[in-house]
Amino acid sequence: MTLPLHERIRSKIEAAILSGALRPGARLPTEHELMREYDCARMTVSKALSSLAAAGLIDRRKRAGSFVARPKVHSMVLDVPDLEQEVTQRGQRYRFELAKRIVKRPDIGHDEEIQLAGSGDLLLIEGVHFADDVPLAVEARLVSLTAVPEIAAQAFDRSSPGAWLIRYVPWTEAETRIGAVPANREVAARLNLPPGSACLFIERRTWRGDEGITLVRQHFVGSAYDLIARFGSARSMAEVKKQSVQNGDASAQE
Amino acid sequence: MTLPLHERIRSKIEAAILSGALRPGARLPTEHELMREYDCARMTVSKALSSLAAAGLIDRRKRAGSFVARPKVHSMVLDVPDLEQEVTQRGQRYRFELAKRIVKRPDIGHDEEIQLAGSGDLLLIEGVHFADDVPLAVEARLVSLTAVPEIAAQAFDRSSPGAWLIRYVPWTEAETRIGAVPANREVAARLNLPPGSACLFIERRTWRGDEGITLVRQHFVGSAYDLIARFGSARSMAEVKKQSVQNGDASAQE
DNA sequence: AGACAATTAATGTCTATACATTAAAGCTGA
DNA sequence: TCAGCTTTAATGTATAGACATTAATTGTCT
Repeated sequence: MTLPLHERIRSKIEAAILSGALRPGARLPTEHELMREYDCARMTVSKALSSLAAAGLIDRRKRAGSFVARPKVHSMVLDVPDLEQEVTQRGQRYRFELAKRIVKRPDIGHDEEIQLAGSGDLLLIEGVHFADDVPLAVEARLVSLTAVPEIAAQAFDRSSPGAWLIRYVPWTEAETRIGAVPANREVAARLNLPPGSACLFIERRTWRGDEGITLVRQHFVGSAYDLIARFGSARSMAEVKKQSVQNGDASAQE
Repeated sequence: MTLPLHERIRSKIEAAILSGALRPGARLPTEHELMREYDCARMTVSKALSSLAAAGLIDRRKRAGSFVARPKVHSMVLDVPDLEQEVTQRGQRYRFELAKRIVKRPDIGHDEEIQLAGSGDLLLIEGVHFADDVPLAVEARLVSLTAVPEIAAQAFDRSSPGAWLIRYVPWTEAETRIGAVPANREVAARLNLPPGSACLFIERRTWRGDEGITLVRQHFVGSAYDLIARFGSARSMAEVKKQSVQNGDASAQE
């Protein structure tokens, strides 16, 4: 490659972080060590580190050094990160009720499953999120056991797989699809709604590099959940401040 | 302020861009001119400009200079920027049908209108977006005439106010609320749907600095519209690639 | 006039150095 | 012991200069 040196340094460290070789919280070499490693001036490594810090991948502390940042919920502009946290933060009691949890091979004919699984197996997790014992959303999730073998040891009989994944598996790409759909019989039954009720539907796939991690489909009770995102355009794009549960009379058109 | 010099330079230029004093396409001073203006070294102004470039606010071209970037749709992670463009891009014919267009004072009791209008008036625009003559969404929009007096001259009898605003009025903050609601009688009638059908509801407010620009509420036909956002976490957050019209059988839970 | 080459004005990268700032770590004394 | 001071190792900011790279401009030759 003929990339500028500071870019090469940056992407080497970035790769180490994203691959998991450098785990969240780990300390990375000091600028002086990096100068020696790459035989360059301090400004050059500083530029690389500044860029990583600006992207939120690392935290830098004077006298202490630079550390791999723990993945911050707020950096994910459209993720619906941690229902558990959102619900408890509002003073409600959160519960995840596991309905199904099986290891399966990807279905032939379901391209997205095959693409996600690669040559390995999938963990299928289905369940319902409750706030104060009122159902808030149903979730059906597939996790690649190739990408995340550790998840096999997790029970998820009370906490949700989403929260666990967010904490332990960094992703590099995500695609989110948002729509409004009527509740079918199964969803309606699980959410305790009349069939046909409007539900917010969210489907999200995440990858780490080329490797698929998870595919999740969630149906939220339309009258109880809004997704809210705030952001500033110019300053750091990562300023989403809130994603909140419960809407009021949002449907009123004026 | 005791901000570092490169930050002060950055924010001064940024303010000039966001306020409209420096318009898109305008050329800004060369690094040498800025060195003289701020009596500092070239690396310092370079740092400021690099930061602006990284944020997508300016484009830099060797030999030519640095220019204010034209606002890019893609840098807005959750904006639903230009329905017109999305529809035509899919090979369909787009039409905006204006239903109402009045100047009004903010209603007492509607806090959001008062907050938006400040001491001035509001332009209320209501209409329907069509793709190939099939209604896709209804929209009710308020625009602050204080912030955007130029909009009074626009007709919007065929093109939508959203497209116009995106092009001519840069914003600094946005808040988007997304939900799923049943169509009420009025919405159902305008969208040619049975009442109660699931609709994707989007409400967005945007500001430039402290000044409110617009508040828009849109109801999309649930069975015809999905919002899709892709992004990478680490690399530039601004990599949303698509927001697409039309869903298929997304409601199937597996 | 038009193709091509040379000039040059801008940004891009990098070095080497200096001093400022912060906070961890160690030290000292009541 | 522990509060408070001092040291010090790290990042943060800035300077001044060198050379590289790119592409707009200008000049030259046909």
